[in-house]
Amino acid sequence: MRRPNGPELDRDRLIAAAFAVLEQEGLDGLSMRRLATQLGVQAPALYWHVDDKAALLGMMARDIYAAAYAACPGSRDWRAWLRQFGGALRAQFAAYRDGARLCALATPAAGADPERQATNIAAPLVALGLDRPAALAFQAVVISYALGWSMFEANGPMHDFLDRMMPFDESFTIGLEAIVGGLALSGADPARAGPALG
Amino acid sequence: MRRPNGPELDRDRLIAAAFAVLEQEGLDGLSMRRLATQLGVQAPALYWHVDDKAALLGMMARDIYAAAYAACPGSRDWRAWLRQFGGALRAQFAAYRDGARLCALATPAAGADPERQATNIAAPLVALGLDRPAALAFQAVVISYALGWSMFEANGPMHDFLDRMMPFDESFTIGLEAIVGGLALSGADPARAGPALG
DNA sequence: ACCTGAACACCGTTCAAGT
DNA sequence: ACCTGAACACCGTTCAAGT
Repeated sequence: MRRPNGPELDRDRLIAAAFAVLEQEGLDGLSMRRLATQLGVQAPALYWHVDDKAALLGMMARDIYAAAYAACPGSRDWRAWLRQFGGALRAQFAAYRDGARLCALATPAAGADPERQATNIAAPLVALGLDRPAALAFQAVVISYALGWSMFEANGPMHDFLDRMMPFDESFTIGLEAIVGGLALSGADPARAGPALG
Repeated sequence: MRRPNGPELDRDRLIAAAFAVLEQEGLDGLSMRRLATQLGVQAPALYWHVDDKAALLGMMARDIYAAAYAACPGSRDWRAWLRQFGGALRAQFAAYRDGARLCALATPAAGADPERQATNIAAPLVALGLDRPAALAFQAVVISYALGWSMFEANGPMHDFLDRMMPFDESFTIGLEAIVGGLALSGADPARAGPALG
């Protein structure tokens, strides 16, 4: 009905609608049937554009990660970049309802090449002087931390409970600073392999 | 049939059976109906012993956390304890299928008192010289990291993908060491609030 | 090429009814 | 007190059939 010719749906319209349903209903309420209703279509129609629900969630997760990377332009040094990245991840996870849980569930894209991905991911840190293994390991650590922390932040009853025990939200920055500071001291930092510091 | 008098079910039998189903079917396969079948009972019978599925998952998660704490006897100092605890958490999350995801979903117990819980949780670190706020914040950081990292470890396709990018499993220890080392340097360590460093 | 209708094998939870 | 039977309102996914 929208246009005389051309399809009603496409991948991008699907993903956009899925984010809308996610916001309104949460991840547990994001069903293929509800998504179809939101798009004015029957549920089986979705399977023409997407392999299955897992693939859809995977594409949504990639958008969230991509936004975090996009929020991290050039930094003075790798420590600053890592701090910025950790904060951007937390912000992105919080920007979408159940964003962290969505990203934790997500599966890598079907045709994704690990070699190529590793190069892309390492790039910003390699440009700031880290070697590739350190760049990848450090990022895995920061992502794990931000994801785990954001899971608790997004778990309503748990967050309330933790917040009555301590200033939970402030603990994120304490942890992030500690991680970045600790990584700088670790043997994995190539700057410490040289003659500079003991 | 089991006994002429007395109930067929109780809370503990329920939880034990739930862990068995979790192992066989994974978290997505752990349904109230399957759990009932495993116990030789109809699904509605479970609701006599447990409020709902979320409460059941909460009790399972508490068992997992409790095992991690039990695996951390006295240590020389708070850094050693935190390292041990981080390792024990990872081990416990990995000891149960989807253990991390289960704990991330879990909600605090209905009647849980935050004040009392905070004291219990802080105790081992306070005994080693940390003040209470630091003890709670440091533990929140380590738990967040271990949980996030374990989510990736347990996500089959994601773990395979990451492992082709880097030695993913080794990154856990790198991160844990960095966190503990970084926390020791942070302003939150009361040992550094004295005359030592600026 | 793109979508619908009908169906299959599931869910969590409620509630009257049985014992 | 403790459990069953039947039901309600859902799921993801497949597949023949329509256009």
